[in-house]
Amino acid sequence: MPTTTTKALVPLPIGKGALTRQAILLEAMDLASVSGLEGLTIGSLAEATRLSKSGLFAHFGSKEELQLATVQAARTVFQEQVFIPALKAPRGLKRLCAVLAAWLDYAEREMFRGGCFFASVSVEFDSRPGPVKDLVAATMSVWRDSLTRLVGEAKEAGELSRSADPEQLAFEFVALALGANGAFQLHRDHRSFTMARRAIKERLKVFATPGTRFPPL
Amino acid sequence: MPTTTTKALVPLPIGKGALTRQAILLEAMDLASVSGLEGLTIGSLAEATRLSKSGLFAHFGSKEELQLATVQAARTVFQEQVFIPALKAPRGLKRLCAVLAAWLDYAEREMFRGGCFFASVSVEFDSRPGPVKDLVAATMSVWRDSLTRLVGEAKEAGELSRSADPEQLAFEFVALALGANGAFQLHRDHRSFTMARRAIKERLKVFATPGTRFPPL
DNA sequence: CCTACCGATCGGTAGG
DNA sequence: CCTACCGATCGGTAGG
Repeated sequence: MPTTTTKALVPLPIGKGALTRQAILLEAMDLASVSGLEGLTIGSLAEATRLSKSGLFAHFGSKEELQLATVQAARTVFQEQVFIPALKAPRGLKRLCAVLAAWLDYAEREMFRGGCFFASVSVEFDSRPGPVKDLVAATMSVWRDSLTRLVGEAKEAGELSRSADPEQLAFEFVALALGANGAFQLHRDHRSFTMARRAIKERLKVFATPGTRFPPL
Repeated sequence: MPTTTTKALVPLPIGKGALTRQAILLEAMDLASVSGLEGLTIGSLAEATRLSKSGLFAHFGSKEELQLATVQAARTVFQEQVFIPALKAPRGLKRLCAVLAAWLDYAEREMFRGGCFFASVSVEFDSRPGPVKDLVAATMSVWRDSLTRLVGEAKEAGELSRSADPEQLAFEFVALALGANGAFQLHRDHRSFTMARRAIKERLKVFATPGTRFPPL
């Protein structure tokens, strides 16, 4: 179960037609999480925001620019909801677990109607070369590298054994988080998240040094 | 690295315009693995098979029927390439590992241009209710249930400890296989598969009973 | 930010 | 399996 229930991170100042770019992008992220960034058409987004097609279009200039702006916006949302809050936890295993817990909560909370934005979009664009794929791939790399670094810091703190491989564990944690999100979206079974949490916990326990206390997940 | 390199499972009898339904579906699976089942348009498939749009259309009757037929065809391909060959291995841990190895090899071999068909399509349709999603979800369930059963058989054979949870491990293995496929498609880094194999091995070793010999992965 | 419009392509049909 | 066609929607533009 999610430990937080925050949903609106933007106050949504919809002043009768005077839509801010942020509000448009919030709608764009929601639509794209369901229909993908290709299925996110100018027409559907215009209808959802109650702008004219060309009025909406003028904000971005091309569909690709709209896609890039949407990915950037989703990147900011994820960063704010998952990484920033977890940085309050002290460096080491506690911070690593805080990020992993926030990640799983974020996915389970269904910030967007189609679940995790990047789970959908990274698969949609993995075979479509271009600027959008490049931005998505770079974003996924940044997050995996962050996890790698957090595992390394838990090693430096002496909480994880020197035999723990940060890259290996980061790969596994990303796979488990995405796997939980995917299975949940497909089957609507919350046990997916329970199983991902358990897998991560058991995996970390293999490398935990004697006497290390375990933060909740 | 893949242990097999079989690619053509159908002899492709393209007799100048006299395309068989199988050859059409092979092309459909390939296109869908790249552009998704929505991006698989009647026009693009007609062009790829060098049929007229309406000639192609007549084979299926509607786009949804084309999508369903394509999913069914991909299901058969996966079953033939992953599960059937692995059934030659003796029941127990050997058979479980044979299936997992075949699964990862299948993804790494890139049977279709966009990689694993179901990795793409299961994410594409997880938020689109309807017959196509239902078929995709049922297919993924069947395979996960098969893995669950194979873990159970390895327990019955005394090769895995009674503390091993078949559902839990099946969830993890599916997540790792899909995660490896996704990371490979996004970054074209074969180490994704190395890491998935290592994760599965280490996870199985936790539950292996003393004296159990490990099949290669 | 709007109305009005463009050529191309979408899924699908008529008729053979 | 084809040609010829349908209304709807696509991304995008002109002009204001």
